[in-house]
Amino acid sequence: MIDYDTLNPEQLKAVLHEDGPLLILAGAGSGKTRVLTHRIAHLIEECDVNPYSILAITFTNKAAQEMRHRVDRLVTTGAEDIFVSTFHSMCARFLRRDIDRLGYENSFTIYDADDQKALIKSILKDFQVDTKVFKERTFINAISDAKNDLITAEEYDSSTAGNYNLQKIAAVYLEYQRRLKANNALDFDDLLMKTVELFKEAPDVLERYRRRFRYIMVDEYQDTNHAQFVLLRQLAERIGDDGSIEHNLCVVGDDDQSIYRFRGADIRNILDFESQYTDTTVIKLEKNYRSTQTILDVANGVIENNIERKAKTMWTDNPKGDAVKLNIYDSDILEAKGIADDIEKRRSDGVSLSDCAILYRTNAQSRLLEEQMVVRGIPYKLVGGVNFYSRMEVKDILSYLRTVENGLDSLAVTRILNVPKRGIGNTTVSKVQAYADLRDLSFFEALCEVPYIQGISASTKAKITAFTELITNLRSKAANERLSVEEIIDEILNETGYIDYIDEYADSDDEVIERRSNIDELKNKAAAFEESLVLSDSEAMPLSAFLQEVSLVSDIDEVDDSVGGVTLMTLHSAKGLEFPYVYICGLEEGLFPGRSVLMSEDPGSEIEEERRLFYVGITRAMKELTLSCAKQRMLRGEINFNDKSRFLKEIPPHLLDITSNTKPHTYISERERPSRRNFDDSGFEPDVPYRSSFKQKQYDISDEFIFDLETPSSFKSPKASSSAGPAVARQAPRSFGSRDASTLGFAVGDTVSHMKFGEGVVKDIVSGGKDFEITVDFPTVGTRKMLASFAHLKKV
DNA sequence: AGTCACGTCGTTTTT
DNA sequence: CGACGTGACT
Repeated sequence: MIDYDTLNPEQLKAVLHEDGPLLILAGAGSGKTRVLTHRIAHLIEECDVNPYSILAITFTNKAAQEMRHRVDRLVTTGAEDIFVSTFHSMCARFLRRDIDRLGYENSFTIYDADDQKALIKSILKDFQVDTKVFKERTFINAISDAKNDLITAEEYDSSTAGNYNLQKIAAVYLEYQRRLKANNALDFDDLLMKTVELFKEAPDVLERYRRRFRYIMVDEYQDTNHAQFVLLRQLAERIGDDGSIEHNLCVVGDDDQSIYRFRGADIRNILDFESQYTDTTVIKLEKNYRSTQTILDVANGVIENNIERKAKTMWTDNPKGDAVKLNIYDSDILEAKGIADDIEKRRSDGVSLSDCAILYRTNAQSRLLEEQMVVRGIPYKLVGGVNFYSRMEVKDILSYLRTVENGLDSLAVTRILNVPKRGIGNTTVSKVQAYADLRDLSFFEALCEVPYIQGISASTKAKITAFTELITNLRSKAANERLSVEEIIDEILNETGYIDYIDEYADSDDEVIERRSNIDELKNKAAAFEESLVLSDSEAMPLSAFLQEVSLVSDIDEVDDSVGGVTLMTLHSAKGLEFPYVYICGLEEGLFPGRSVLMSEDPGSEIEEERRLFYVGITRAMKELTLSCAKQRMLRGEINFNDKSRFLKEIPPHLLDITSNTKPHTYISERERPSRRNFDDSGFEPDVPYRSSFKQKQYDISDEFIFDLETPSSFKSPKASSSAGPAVARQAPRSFGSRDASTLGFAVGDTVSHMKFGEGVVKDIVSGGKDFEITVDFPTVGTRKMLASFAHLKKV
């Protein structure tokens, strides 16, 4: 039953919108999921729209499930027919059906990050690239970036002609694609890119989906990349019988919550939506239903410091609530203990543990927190870290399944060829590989021809033949006896003696138990999955569908809401969630914002992304928010002494309740302090000019600190370490602070040029202490505010 | 072929 | 600190 009365006017307007492009700018906690579900329900119930023709794209599989659930509660029937999915799952389904049109086999494998890395590694080895000089990460990132921008290997190659380094990347990219195809595999980025390609190459396929999906809705639109943008454009264009063009595309997003630029998300997708789709209806949802007034004020105070954003202010009717707490600890360990203490206190006050979440910037921070939870017997749920499906034993079994399913997947075959140990070593593998390369065979095919390969001993040949027979037997047995995935796994375990292998190689009894239970868990998941397949009478092959499912689940999808416990996760994973009690820890310079951000060439925009991440974290909290930082932290085996995060200074002080849990003079023992390490390692290179973002508001709470964090450049002096006793606030030098506006080289009224936006007229110059905020009117993009130090404006 | 000991290097964040 | 690769030895 749809209850329109509970919606506010803007929400209602969005829900009732039927045809034409719709952009919903939905701030944190503004009830956007409610709007989306109600809109879908409205279309079905009131507008006679067939649920089958509705496509809803969410950020995670879990969000997809939940959306379907919530629609189901609103409509009488049909919620199960809505296509709700993530971009990646959707593409995988499309490709599974039609990728043969692009010359792949429909039984393709999806490579995860590990597979991708292994493949790149083998290419670099064959190309004799020195990975000390050219890091494999560089190649992976460059290829991924290219794919997200829909640049093929061939295009990359021709567009980089003349650039030695980029040509090297191009060569690897070309080979990478060649091998992916030879293995009949796609990586994550390919899922998007190949779908776009499929739609271009096979217009009839595109037409089928265009006809089907009359209404498309996309959540978290601010985090879409170029490939996703193009994909949506392809799908959303529907040519009516009368030749009219419809774009029934509804996107929901919040530019302040864009936190995935590092993986290609293009914030312009949301900022330019109106200009991309003519006649767009724009609706802003600025009323927050989630958080207290105070939490919201803190969030607003922080995000206001970003320049690159659409102006908006969230407001709420909710009560004021408690002040946001900031706890300052001497060390990371004490921080973890402090948080655990606090949660225990809440627990004894009757707060449910599942109402509490601890958020942090990096996964590595979870360890200390976990330890404290274990020590105190506080149940907790850890999101992320080592993915279940990347555990060694799980990957081994999956590789067997992949080999059974897709014999071309050489990566999977090489992984299991000698697992459990069969006495087939690297030299043999190389010989087989050489034979395969020579005859243009897949690795497995070459293995099958091992009797004809020169230079391999008879005993080794026998071992290989035993392996290929094992696989072919599994294959035919699975097919002939129509084995379930679970039964195939059992078959694998029996035939290979994998369980004995675990017993033999595990270091401890605990490890044996752990690994065995992981395999049981995998079997359970397989069984549960097949059951769901039967229910949804899908025609998909169970094994192939299972493998696909498994490669696309995210960590957050794995969280079980039905079990209690404190949730521990990264700020990124927390996107879209809410908790009554939220802890954000590790608020230190060098950690949050991260070290690499501070050192990057363009810290300005990267710090803005970090700030958005903080904003996302703050706005997860409903009732109470507790922030914390530590003066001393173990990072990569070294003790670091970092300043409190700059973001803390952006919080209006009257909203902040600061507690300093520090014991001056005792927190760093001389023994603990490594002599070779001193304070100029606080995350700042002496010669890298550091610039903070322009601060509209910044509050001085530096007396809570050992150092003043205003000027990291002051840590240059080695003397800082020797005299850095407790509570010595350092005076901030003004060395590259207040410049005169005349040094800019332009004034109000001048025409200047900008790299991206072209020429524009300077409207205003405001001094921000260290930098200048320049307002420029561009004919192309309108009025923009930017920082002089990042914008590189030149007078024309 | 397999194992062990030592050196290097690095972290954001994830579908 | 810990994962991972290299190289020498059994």
